[in-house]
Order: sequence, then C-alpha cells, then structure tokens
Amino acid sequence: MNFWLVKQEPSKYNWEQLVRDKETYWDGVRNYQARNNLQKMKRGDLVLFYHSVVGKEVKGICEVTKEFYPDPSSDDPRWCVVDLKPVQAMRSPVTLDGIKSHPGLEDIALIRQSRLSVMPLSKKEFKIILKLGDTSVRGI
DNA sequence: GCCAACGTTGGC
DNA sequence: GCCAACGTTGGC
Repeated sequence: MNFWLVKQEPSKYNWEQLVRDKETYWDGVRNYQARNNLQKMKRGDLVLFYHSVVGKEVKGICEVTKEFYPDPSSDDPRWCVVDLKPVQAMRSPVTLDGIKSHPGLEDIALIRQSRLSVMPLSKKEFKIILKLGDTSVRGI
C-alpha cells in the first residue's frame, strides 16, 4: 500500500464537502507530475487531504476507491482522475507550520515543492502526520 | 533546442 | 495584495 497527499483550496472543494458527498472524483489536475502521481495510486491507498491557501492544514484521510480514468471535466485525453472517499477526519488538523517544524518531515514535497498538488508520502511520513493529528486509521 | 514572456500556484 | 517559484508557450 502507498500513501499520498493531495491539496485543494477549500473554497474550491473541501473536506466537509467530501464527507457530504461520501465519494468524489478528484478532477482538475493539470500538471504532469501531479497526474503521474495520480496514475500510480492503487485501490485501497490512503490519501491525506490538505487545505491549501485557507487553513493550510491536513483535514482528513481518504481512500482510493477507483484507479485512474479519463477526467470527465476535460476533453483532453492527457488528464485523468481517481475516485476518493473519506475514511477518517483528523482529530486535530495538522497545520503546515506543524509539518514544517517536525523533524522527519522536512523533505516532503508539500514543503520542498509547494506547487505540487498530488504527492507521495513515505509510510514513515504518513505515520508522523497522523500522530501529529492525534489520529489513527486501520492500525496505523 | 534555447530562452523570454507569460500564467498559475500558494505562502506570506 | 504581493511576489517567488515554477510550468508552459511560442518565436527564433
């Protein structure tokens, strides 16, 4: 199983909306590197949902329920989406400051490559963020 | 194939 | 609202 982090501005789509929707397709990715990461996601992978710009915090954990397929919001066959469903809200959202200041997280793309919207996390990094959020999921 | 111009993202 | 970082586009 692999671990990921996706970002979105909460004014465009946010965790609360995902919880209401129960499931969504993650559309709008228009960057090759982010798309390549989307294509590597496997069913059952866990994905952190980060609110960029407003809040700047990890709000919850999702699961990949469907692997990549063409983006229904685009005519361009280069772009794709995956389906995500919410699994668990963070008991305590993990802020960007918290991530920046925690040893062991200084190399994640959220910090090193702030514009990337879909990025991989190591299991270790995923576990640290869950711990910072006082949250656990599926034995992790 | 290089690079200037331009657009977008996202932290501050 | 500003600006740095970075990706994309298009002229040459």
